[in-house]
Amino acid sequence: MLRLSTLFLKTLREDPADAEVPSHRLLVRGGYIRRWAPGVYSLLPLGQAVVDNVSRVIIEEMNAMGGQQVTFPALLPREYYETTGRWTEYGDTLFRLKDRRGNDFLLGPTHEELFTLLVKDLCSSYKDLPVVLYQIQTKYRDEARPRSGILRGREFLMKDSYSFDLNDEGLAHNYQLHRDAYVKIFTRLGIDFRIVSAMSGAMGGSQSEEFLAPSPVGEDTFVTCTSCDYAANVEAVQVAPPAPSASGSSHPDMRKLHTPDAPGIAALVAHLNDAYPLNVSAKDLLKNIAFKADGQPILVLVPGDREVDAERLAAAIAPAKLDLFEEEDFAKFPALVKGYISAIGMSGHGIKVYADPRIAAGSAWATGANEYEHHVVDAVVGRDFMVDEYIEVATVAEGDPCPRCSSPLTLDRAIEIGHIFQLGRKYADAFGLDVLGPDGKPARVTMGSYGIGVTRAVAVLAEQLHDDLGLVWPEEVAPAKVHLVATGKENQIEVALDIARQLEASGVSTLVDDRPSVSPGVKFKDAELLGMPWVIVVGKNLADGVVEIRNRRTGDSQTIPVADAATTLVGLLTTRA
RNA sequence: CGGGGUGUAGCGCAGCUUGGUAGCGCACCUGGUUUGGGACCAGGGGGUCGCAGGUUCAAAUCCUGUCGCCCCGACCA
Repeated sequence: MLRLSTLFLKTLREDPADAEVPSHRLLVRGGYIRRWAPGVYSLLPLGQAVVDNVSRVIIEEMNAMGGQQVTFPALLPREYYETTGRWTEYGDTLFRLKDRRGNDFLLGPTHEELFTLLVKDLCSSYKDLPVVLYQIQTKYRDEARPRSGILRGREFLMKDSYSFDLNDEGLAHNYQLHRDAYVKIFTRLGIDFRIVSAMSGAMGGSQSEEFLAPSPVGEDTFVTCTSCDYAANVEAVQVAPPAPSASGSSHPDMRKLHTPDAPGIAALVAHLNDAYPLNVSAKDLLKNIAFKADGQPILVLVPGDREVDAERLAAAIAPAKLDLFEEEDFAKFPALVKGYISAIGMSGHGIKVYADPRIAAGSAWATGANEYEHHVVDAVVGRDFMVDEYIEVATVAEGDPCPRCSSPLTLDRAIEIGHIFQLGRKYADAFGLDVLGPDGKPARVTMGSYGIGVTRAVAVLAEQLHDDLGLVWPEEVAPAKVHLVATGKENQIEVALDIARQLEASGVSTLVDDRPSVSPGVKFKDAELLGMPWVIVVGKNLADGVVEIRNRRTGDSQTIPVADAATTLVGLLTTRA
């Protein structure tokens, strides 16, 4: 039983000035969290209770699928992260520190290395596998821009698990077990979520899916098909390449046109339509973007109505460093004329040409002429210019065809709350993780890694479940299932405490507002702000021997005899403690 | 890292243009009244005005520098 008269809690009447998104605002106002530095928060008693409840659900489901809980340190020596190259790969995102002897340490952003090494230490036989280990532990990432309260923190709680198997079938099995467990976890937590295909290229894994919670404040964008069940993060959308045209011969010869003052797609479309008898739109033009990948110039071609998604480009070609061309770069490579770039003649001359699959062999395009104020039309892929490699780099747009069934796709924003990943042997290879097989020969272990953002899930719940008045927790995660408001001058507080005792005896967690000399309005407002799923008001009508039971989410209320309050409430609960 | 904003009491803010005893609301303390929708009256405590220089008889206010924080973008399992 929590009692507001003594609970370490201060609610704020006004929104904190630095909070923009609803979850951040309400969690601070409701006294759940308190900020110390960007992306660094304390959990106050109610916030801790929610986190504990979320963790409990995760632990129950992870244990049920065969996982075994462990806890690793957050403070880690550099050497293990050197082996996998992540000491440098992680860059500025890694929190680094030195001990008194000057040795390098880091605060763990994720724990693949250590789990791999632990299994290498302890498991030497195929009989030791498969094994699934998990922890709920604090992670550290020095994000460029933490934001939105505990939605993106630099210190945050994460459930991470790792599976170790002898073969791909075992890995696929553990992957599926995690997927099923995650569905149960997020369903129990009351989170609205989608499972979408995620990027698998960068880490070399074969399959990866994300659990996304749709939300307008989300930082991820995902597509869903309007007719089939295809869903994917925009980063992972694969365009079905159009069938190549039979040949370029059906196209007229390439022509060069004078196009003064027409750099850029929009100006060029206008100019071609005005000055020449052409009827073109942006999608008929090639957008040629020059980048420096590790200092080497490259060209990226997308249809003119698309942007190059730098994130997808980086994932596709995985350079250490990727930058847009700048003035000085154009000066260094006079073959590329800013505003009039063309891929013509580039392939095979030191500038690699990447293209979106829509730039199919045999298709004709209007594009730059690599000559100031000139463009060409009817430039045919494979005849007039070459593409070295097709990659997925174009931004995805609302209404694009589904790669599976060609129906239009819709775009939505979401928050990533879980990610499951078939890692394969990347880490096992790095550390030489083998076990002896039945044949007495060493066999390389294959791994999966699976994460759930615990504190982020709390933020997502606050984000998805709130109204103008405050938070609305689902029963499974609420700090207490019932909030008893005692208001009045008689023995309301005693009666409320008595009902709370009965509820606790039935295993129902309670929060009692037993503050003396606090006006009813304040107590009602606090009950709404704090967001327990059920509210029992013990007040004025106690004189008639009744109390009021309210549902925080629906606003429904009913009047019940005092003696029946506890049993009635227990009957209303959809979950048991 | 680029753009915009901001820093005055625990929280939310005014004061700065035009330099002259640091203010308001909420919260907090004392006493009294009040008790079904963020009560009222009276009294009270709490601030090196982010920091450092400078100008001035005098700086929250003007000048220079610097640091922090927030938002947008870049970046980011």
